[in-house]
Amino acid sequence: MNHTVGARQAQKQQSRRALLDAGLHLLADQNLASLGVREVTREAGLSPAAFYRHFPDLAALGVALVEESLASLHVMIRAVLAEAGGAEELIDRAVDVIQRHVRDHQPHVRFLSRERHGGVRQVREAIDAELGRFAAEVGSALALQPVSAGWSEQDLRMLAELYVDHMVSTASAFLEAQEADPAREQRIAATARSQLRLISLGRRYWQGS
Amino acid sequence: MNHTVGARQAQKQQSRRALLDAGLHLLADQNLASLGVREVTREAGLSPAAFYRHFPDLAALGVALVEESLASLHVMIRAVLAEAGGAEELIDRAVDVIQRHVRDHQPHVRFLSRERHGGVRQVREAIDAELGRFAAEVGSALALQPVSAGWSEQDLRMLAELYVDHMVSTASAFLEAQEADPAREQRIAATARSQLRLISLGRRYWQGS
DNA sequence: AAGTTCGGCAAACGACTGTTTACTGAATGG
DNA sequence: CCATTCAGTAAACAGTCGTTTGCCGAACTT
Repeated sequence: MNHTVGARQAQKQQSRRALLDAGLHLLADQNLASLGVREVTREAGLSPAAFYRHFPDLAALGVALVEESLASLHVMIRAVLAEAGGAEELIDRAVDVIQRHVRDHQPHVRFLSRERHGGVRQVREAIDAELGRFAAEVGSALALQPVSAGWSEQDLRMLAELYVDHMVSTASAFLEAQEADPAREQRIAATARSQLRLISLGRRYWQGS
Repeated sequence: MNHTVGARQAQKQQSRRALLDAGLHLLADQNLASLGVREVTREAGLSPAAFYRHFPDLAALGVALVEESLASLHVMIRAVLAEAGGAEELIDRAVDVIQRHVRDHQPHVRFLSRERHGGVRQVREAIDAELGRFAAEVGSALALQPVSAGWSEQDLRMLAELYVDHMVSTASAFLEAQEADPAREQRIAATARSQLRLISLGRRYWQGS
């Protein structure tokens, strides 16, 4: 890591940030595949050619945004998993953290949600790989809980994927609710909590596959 | 409904079909938002101007594709819900139907998966509205099952949404597996079955929210 | 048989695209 | 203080784009 910043590097990174922010802002109602270099530089207040001082492609800018977005997501997940306590409190806390995360990082979350199945292979794969790592992390955390005594590796992975998929669905629902009707957020949160309770109920009586 | 077809209408609908097919084909590795009128007409073997005889927008073509895609999806869902029998057989049959549906309608499913959170509002809303209707339909079917005795309306809806979200996630997973590594399909199917079993276990012990 | 409808075409419009080029000028380092 | 580095610029390249226009000719109507 290079933390030494001359005024030189500082200004460059400022421009890079401007490009990322411009891209993120434009991707609010647009796909990465339909984004244009000129469009981004115009929004960032730079000349078109300046873009190529920072990224070779728009796909590269997309991958950079993925890394950024997933960094904060990772922090969020660890925050949930680090919590100890009964299943009920853990569920409440998890849904709460997701809701707040979507609120605080709306552009990043929307970007991830939109490009997860989007048209740019490189970005799609980066997102999926990282979600897979999340599932693995969740699986490890689940293994430590007393409820998981006697669970096979596969079953833990299966449950972890169910949780991650549910988290993704819930985050998307929060996103749409926030754009359309903010009052619906509470209904979504309540539904998500019930679904998690139902899952943890099934988990308690699970006998192995 | 107008079923009378002169040679006139027949040729027009043939061109319309060519446009839809061309669009669907191009959307295999591209977003609707990044699709072009000229691109579609070129692929369909028509002149650019011909497009406007059938659709005012590319968004309109997208909506038409949504309706088409969801028609077959609806058939699939009804097929699953119509099945009677124990929970185990129902689960096996459901996963099987999803897997076959993704195989047989790959372009449509990929289109839905890609545009569900895509950049074209009109299309996004059309998909979400229809998925909501699916959830309602699933909820009604669940209410008829003996296991759901004493369930509140909200809890049924909650469970129905969990099932629909799970179906969507599973379909997406099948899609990616098919494009990358066909052998992984069986692992996905096994995971989906386990997850559904876990859910129906939680369902059996549910006490209300 | 004559008249009308209308799906499809070629051509043209201006606007916008990605990318390369040669250049400028301030920060950098000896 | 002078040489070098290099982020950013303006201009030009050859395309592609969406959309409109006027027209053709085959299918309909009467």
